[in-house]
Amino acid sequence: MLDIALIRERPDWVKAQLAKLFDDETPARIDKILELDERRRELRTRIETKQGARNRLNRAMGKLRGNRQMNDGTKSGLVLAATAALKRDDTDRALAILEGESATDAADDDGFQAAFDGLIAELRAMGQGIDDGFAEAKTIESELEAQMLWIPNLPHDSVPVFESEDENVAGVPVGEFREFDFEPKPHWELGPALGMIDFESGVKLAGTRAYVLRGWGARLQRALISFFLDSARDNGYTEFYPPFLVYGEMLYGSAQFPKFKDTVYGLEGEGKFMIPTSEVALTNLHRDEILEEAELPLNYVAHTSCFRSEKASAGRDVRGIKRVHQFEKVEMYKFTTPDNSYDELETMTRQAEAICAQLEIPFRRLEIVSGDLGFSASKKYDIEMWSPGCGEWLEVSSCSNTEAFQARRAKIRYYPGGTRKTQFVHTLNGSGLATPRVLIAIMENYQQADGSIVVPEALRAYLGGASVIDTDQA
RNA sequence: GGAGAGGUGGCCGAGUGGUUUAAGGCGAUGGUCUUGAAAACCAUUGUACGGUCUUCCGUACCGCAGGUUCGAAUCCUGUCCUCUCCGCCA
Repeated sequence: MLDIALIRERPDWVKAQLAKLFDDETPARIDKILELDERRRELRTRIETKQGARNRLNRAMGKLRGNRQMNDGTKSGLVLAATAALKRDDTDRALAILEGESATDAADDDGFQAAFDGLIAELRAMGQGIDDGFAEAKTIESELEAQMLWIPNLPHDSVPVFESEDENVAGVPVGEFREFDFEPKPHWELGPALGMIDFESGVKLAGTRAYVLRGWGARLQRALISFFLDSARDNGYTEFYPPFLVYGEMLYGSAQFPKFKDTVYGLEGEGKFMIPTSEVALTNLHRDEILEEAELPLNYVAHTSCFRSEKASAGRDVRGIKRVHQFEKVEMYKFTTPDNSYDELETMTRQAEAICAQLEIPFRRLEIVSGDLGFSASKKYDIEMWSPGCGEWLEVSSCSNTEAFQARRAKIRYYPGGTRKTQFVHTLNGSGLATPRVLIAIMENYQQADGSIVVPEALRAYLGGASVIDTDQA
């Protein structure tokens, strides 16, 4: 979520930033937000003043009623005078009387209860407009909130401004492209031949985009997950195992909701949803908390399954295991101070690249252009591995700095420099890495003419020392 | 699934309709003392929103949402969550 104050104070600048996203829906929302914000503030100022007066009057009346030093007659006199003042709409005078600045004529004791009843009637009348005002304010505020939740994050100045993902700036590929003396096969041929991937069973159990890993396939994936987690731990990340099924609020916190609600699986009745990425769980670990500055940055890592309906990409990448409903991902996550977040983004991206390098698979970094940033990132790098079988670059990691966008939604703050004023932290997320795709890259890069697959050095320790995957028993 | 208990500031915890404008403690911060530290003592110390954006004022917030009342942390209703015991199951 953006800072409402920023929108209020620099609406044209915000619109210019949003224009870089080539999203023609948001400018109208900004205008709507400005209007709602204006109405909200005008209304609140008005009713809060009135409410303040009512609160003071009520308090003063309560105090007066319980006053043991004063006799009933004197009290009645004050109350009658205050009531008269209120009838003339002279709130200040009524307050002055009740709060003891001036006494008036004593009435007789018999009038005590009647005097208070008269005042209460005045106060009741005074409350009429106030309740309606608060109700209206609440309506406006929830409308405002709903609009705010649809505004995407603003791009960082360093992000290249282009509309299409085709313009993403590709870095120089790292690693050696292997020379094949045979035609490299795609994983959807290699997998079934080696008994590693069973597409038929996947479809039988769960339909399109479902798959079963078998034998070496399942073991290789497990090895990769362990390898990824260990790498992250070596880099100082603390490992977590979070729930995969979380409350809907968490998805608002990490900004999948409301925009991408129809791409997430869940139990609407229970208000719980399957996470599309561990980022959802990790972000919300510190929801509603004020963190200690000294403990920042927090570096977390988690392996979870991820669930995505892929509604937006229906019909695309239906072959193989590149785009599936359920996959495994190891996610790095950082909570940082605003000052350090961009340095941390570089660090995190390099860490993801280092994993690719250790697997000895050619990879490249893409600097994502403004039009392809997605909803919550201010800046994003993708890392792609080369897949000689299907002949394409596969996105295996995506590293983003969301700045305060998620932190503001999830209310994750800290006190900067010992001050008393809270500030939102910055949050970063980056895959390190995602398995079905790395599995593809390994199979296709390490395949041999006879259809067997060489195990990358870095993974052998996780597979009992095995160096080759073939049709032998896994 | 059944029965019960409970949700109050960073933490613990008091508070059964108006002198509560959330006591007290812990922690934290500043100060006094000290060669330094500890201890002791003194002071300060919630969040959000708004206001001529000021260490000034106002409003809201005691799980959440409604309701009663002139006035609700306190009473009523609903709801969510946590804990304990029992039952069932891996």
